[in-house]
Amino acid sequence: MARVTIAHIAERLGVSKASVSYALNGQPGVSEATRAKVVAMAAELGWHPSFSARALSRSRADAIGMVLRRDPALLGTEPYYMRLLEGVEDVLSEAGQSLLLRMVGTTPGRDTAVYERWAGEGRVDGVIVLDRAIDDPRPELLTRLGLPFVLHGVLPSTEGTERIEDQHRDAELIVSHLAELGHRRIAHITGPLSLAHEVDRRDAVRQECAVRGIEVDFAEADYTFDTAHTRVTELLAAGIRPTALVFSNDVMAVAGLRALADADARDLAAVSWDDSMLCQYSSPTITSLERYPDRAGRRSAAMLLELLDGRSWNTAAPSPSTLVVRETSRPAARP
Amino acid sequence: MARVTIAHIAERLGVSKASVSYALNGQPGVSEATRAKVVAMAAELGWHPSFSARALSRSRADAIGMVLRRDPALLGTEPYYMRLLEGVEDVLSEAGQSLLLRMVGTTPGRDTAVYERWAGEGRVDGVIVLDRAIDDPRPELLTRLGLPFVLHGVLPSTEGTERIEDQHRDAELIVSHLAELGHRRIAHITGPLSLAHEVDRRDAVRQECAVRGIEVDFAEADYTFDTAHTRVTELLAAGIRPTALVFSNDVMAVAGLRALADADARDLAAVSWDDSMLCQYSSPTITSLERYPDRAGRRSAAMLLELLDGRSWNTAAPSPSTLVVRETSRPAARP
DNA sequence: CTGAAAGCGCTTACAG
DNA sequence: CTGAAAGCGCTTACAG
Repeated sequence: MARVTIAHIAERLGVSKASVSYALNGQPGVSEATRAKVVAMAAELGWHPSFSARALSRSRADAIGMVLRRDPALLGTEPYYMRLLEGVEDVLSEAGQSLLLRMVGTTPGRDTAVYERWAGEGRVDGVIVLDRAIDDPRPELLTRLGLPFVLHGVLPSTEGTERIEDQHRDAELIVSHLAELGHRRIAHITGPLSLAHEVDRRDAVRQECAVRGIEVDFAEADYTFDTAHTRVTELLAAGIRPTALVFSNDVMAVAGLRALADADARDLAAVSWDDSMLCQYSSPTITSLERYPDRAGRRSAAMLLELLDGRSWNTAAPSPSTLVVRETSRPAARP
Repeated sequence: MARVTIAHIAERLGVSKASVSYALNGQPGVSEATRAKVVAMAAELGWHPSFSARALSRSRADAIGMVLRRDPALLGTEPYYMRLLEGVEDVLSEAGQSLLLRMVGTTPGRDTAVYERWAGEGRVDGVIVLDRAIDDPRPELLTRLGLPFVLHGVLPSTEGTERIEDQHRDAELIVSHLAELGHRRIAHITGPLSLAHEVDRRDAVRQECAVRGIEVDFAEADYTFDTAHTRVTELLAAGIRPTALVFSNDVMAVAGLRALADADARDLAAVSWDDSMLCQYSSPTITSLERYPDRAGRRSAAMLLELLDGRSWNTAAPSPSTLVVRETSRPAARP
């Protein structure tokens, strides 16, 4: 089956290719009669615009890229990413854009090479950057490459300073919940503090605790079961006795609860910053934050498309998270 | 930054664009001296081939597509897909190919539209088809569209008949394990029997049980917690008393165990056909099949690339699954 | 080995 | 409103 082109349509109709192009793209410059004939003929012949020809002549790939650079093994366990992709994809497909996905693992520099190549080849029109790090080199790199980008989870503020969204409101949800349960001393097992949002979470938790006169300790882990288990065990061994624990993801929450059980300290409360099946079906079930990653993905995709179209920011505010209260929402033990 | 093109390189070097093209593509037709100069200049100028120009002139998109059509909510909970994508992506990126991802949910026909568009626009060179259904219309559609494809998990046999891989070997792993534990009557909670691999699993389990004189019942669910819980509850209510249960995914295994606990029948054995964090961290921990979805993804991607290059099938046999024995590997209760 | 030229299938000023 | 033409940046026969 030879490809159907606008040349075929033009020939069959006895008009020029230009007219066909204008007609098919809804541009002015053709009579309505011609347009109708062209559209009908295109449908009849089953014409689709050649993606590469259009990309070449318009210098637009109609595709946006995402580079996931977490450990592949962890990616599979975090529903966050798949849900995020779902939201992104939803917006893109509605806009006729494609999603290019690359997974590069954690080796430093591999994502840089991908961006350079994408920019050089004109393969994508823009990218969504995930998991922003402290002193993240990517914004500068992408700016230098001339590749438009959106930092996922970062709300461009009117003052020109960036602000990670949500973390403060989320911290308030969690800390106030624990405060209501009577907790006066808590600990937060964070993810890697090289990630900007983990630093923001820690700072927000600290602030919310300060407001309420709650004591708080922090321990840094790396989202894996083992590190979280170790951190919690260390906390207890050091004689630090919080009555509630906050975990930056679900796997660490499960690990922490295991560590507590191992130390016969099952009466502590626990909250996970990420909701998942794990929180829902573990035993005990774990109170957690539903952050609606799909909506966040929709937002980032929409922001990027607006940026590419040169339109002004018109994106709705992020959806507030919801705290899903489960069995680990235990009251503070009376001393 | 204006794009660097082969025209620039040709001009700077005082050679023709053709020579530059040959040199850069490793084609014969240039002297080594010229080639070296061209390559050096390309590197100096930071040249990258324009993806769209190359695609247009070669009629190749250098991209392959995947349409995920499960329920988005379920996608997030099944690490299987992310791990699969990881394997696919790994092979593709090594071959300089891009991965286009679309998630269409379960609405019938939406995937068809995507394939038609991809084929019409020349956006992808081929696709990997997942979750093959009984009487799946996609192979015929893709053939009609002239879009090369690989059916994920299907091994093209030499006899020309397709054969879903693994299911038989996997069934044997599971059933023999249960037989060794002394089970003589089991039940298998399957996923939707509209999916080819679920039918294959059921048939394989039936056969393996027959060989060993084990009685087996089947109940169809849809991979969700609720249906699996209902099916198990119904089984028990009907007076059917297997001593071991097989579940076609991890969520259903968790649900089944819950149903057993609700009915005070905790002593049954259970095996999940999919491994995941859920099996690892639920209580009790669940014996499950590690199927190495990343390797399966690598295989499908490699097969598709071979198909696109017109090379012969050269793909290694699929990796055998491993049974991860955990707490639900209980012996049959003595009557 | 090298260069001039046509072609991939569109878009888009530019004249009529 | 319509048509002839150039251009996007490559690849690839085709002559020299």
